[in-house]
Amino acid sequence: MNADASIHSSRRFCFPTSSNMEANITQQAERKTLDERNRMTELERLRHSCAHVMATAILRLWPEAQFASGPAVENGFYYDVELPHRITPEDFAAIEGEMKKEVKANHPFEKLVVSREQAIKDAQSGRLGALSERPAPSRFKLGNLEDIPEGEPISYFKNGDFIDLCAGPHVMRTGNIGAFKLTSVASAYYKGDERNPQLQRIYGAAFKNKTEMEAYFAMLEEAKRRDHRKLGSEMGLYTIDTEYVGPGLPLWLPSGAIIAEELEKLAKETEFLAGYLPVKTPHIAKQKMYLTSGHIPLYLESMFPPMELAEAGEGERPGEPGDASATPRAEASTKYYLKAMNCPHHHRIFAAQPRSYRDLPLRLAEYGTCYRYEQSGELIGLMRVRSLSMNDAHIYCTPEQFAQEFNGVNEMYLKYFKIFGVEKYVMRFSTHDPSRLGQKFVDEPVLWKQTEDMVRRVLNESGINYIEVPNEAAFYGPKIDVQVWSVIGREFTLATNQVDFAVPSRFGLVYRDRDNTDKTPLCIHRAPLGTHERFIGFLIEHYAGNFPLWLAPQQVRVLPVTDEQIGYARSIADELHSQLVRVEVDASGDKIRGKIQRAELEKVNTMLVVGGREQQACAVAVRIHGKGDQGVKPRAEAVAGIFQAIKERRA
RNA sequence: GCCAGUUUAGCUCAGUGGUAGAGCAACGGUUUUGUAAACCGUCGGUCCUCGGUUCGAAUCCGAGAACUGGCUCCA
Repeated sequence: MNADASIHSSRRFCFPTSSNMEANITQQAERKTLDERNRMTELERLRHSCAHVMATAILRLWPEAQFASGPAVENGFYYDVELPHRITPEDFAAIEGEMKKEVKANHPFEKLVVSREQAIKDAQSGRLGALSERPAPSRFKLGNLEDIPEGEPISYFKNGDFIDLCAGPHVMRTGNIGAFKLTSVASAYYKGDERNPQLQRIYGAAFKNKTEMEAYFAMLEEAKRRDHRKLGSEMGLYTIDTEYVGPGLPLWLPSGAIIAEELEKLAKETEFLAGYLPVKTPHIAKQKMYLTSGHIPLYLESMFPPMELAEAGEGERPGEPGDASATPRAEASTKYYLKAMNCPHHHRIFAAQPRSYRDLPLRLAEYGTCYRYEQSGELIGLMRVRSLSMNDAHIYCTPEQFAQEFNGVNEMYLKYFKIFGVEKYVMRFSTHDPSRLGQKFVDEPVLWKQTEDMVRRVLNESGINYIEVPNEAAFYGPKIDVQVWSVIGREFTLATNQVDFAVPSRFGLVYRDRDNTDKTPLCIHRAPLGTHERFIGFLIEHYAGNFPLWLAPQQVRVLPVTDEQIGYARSIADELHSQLVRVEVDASGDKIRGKIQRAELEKVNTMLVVGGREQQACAVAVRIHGKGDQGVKPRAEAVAGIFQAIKERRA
């Protein structure tokens, strides 16, 4: 406490309590409200406090560090820092060493409320996010100050020499931080805007005590073990051939294709029962399609560049209806685009015949492959790819039918979740941002409001648990994404249910209503199983590769104890195979223990061990993957049980 | 696309300037076996790619690619 003594002298410090959390200072692009800050749990306070301690430590090592924001996040915290030195994991030990000193010093977190003028003055003297005054101003803190509305209190928090612009809340003392560990360094844009400078984001884990932290790291290890990229390769489900096919373009190997086909069977049965009509469409379409739909320009950056065909008389004519951005073209040529979505093709199917109100709702379903040019850094195994096999459908309906259709889709989600044992999920209702109309969202402010109100009403009336997230809608309308968690707590956005009030009218789609006038249908885009790629990626991690019988690439393997039983084993396998069961016989020279070991490692769902005793008794010894020996059963009973479990898609 | 890190046999990984290694897998043989690995042998590498430094590069330097963790974006 030297250079900052002047700051202390004129103001009052106090300890934060839940009742005096009046300040509301953001350190993030998304400002926490006062209410949200008050609701911060003890653990979140601890994590946020740990971010301050890390900043303190980094400043001891590099006093010129400029800090931006350092919130609590799931499992820990981060702090964004600008520093000429590139922090690497090799620096973590040194930083953690300084952090330990600060924790051991057990400094109180003292709160100080200041005037805006004082805060600006301190930021300009480099004192904020610092141990002392510095030659360079605390530039990011100055930026953060600008985000604090007039009239809101401005406060500092101080631990030891470290003073930070911060609304808190914090734990009482640095010594209250139980256990922490720095985990990774990444980059992030200041305030999340890619036009702003890139900062180094140092992540750490923080917990009440060492036991909880160790449990967290054990969970991470488990997550690593279940990683779909690891299991997908070990189990031969898919491969990504970046050299000949391309990044983000997975090849389904036979075992993975089996899972995809089983999912398709499930979807097609479900959709048949729900009154959907399957359709099939090509993977490409002319530029006119996407000018009309609005994909050009609103979605252009996510599309693969076009193929251009020199074809006399086939040129696009700019200035046609719905043409927002076509550039004049002198030569006659046609551009074709790979489809990023199926909806335009389905709209053309709707347009292919005159439609009556009696035809509605019309539900067109397709397992169509779409192609999206995701940026290279965004690709992740099967979770984020450039070729997407979508469980897609478009429901054309009247506004009166909307609520029922929308609920029907939601119920379909729940049916699937039950089959897959998904217990934790949340519906994210994504709305538009009025300031980005015409850029990210179609410029139809009235229709946005109407459809968003409609969806909100349906959600409220159906009593579904949902959260509302602004600025994440599709370009053509509000949407609901279903977010699920795998058993290890990893989060996935799988299914989607979107309202489209814009594109049908751009295509001039109409139905003839009762009153003999033409009306534009509403369109619901829905994909309850999302894409094969992401859904199977999720299932791999959800089941840790231990698929239920109906999904398992290798359902049954018959293991003869000696070569004497190979004939008997084959007869069982033949019986199962004739009933479409995926079965094989292990006729290798291994001992039975070896055959079992291999079958277990390969995650074969059901093993039928047959030795002399079983053959004599016309029986089989059943063993289930991961569950061990289930005992001897008569052959007919075991076979019937397998058929039944597959038919019921038993978990 | 941006920031950082990584890339050695099919897989997991050793190898810090001097002849490229291990285990598992694969293949061949022997073994005829009772609920998570019998034994012996063989094969297998453009050390990601291209360029540079050096008498000599998996190793040092530069560029590129792919992947990983984040950011932005998204099913």
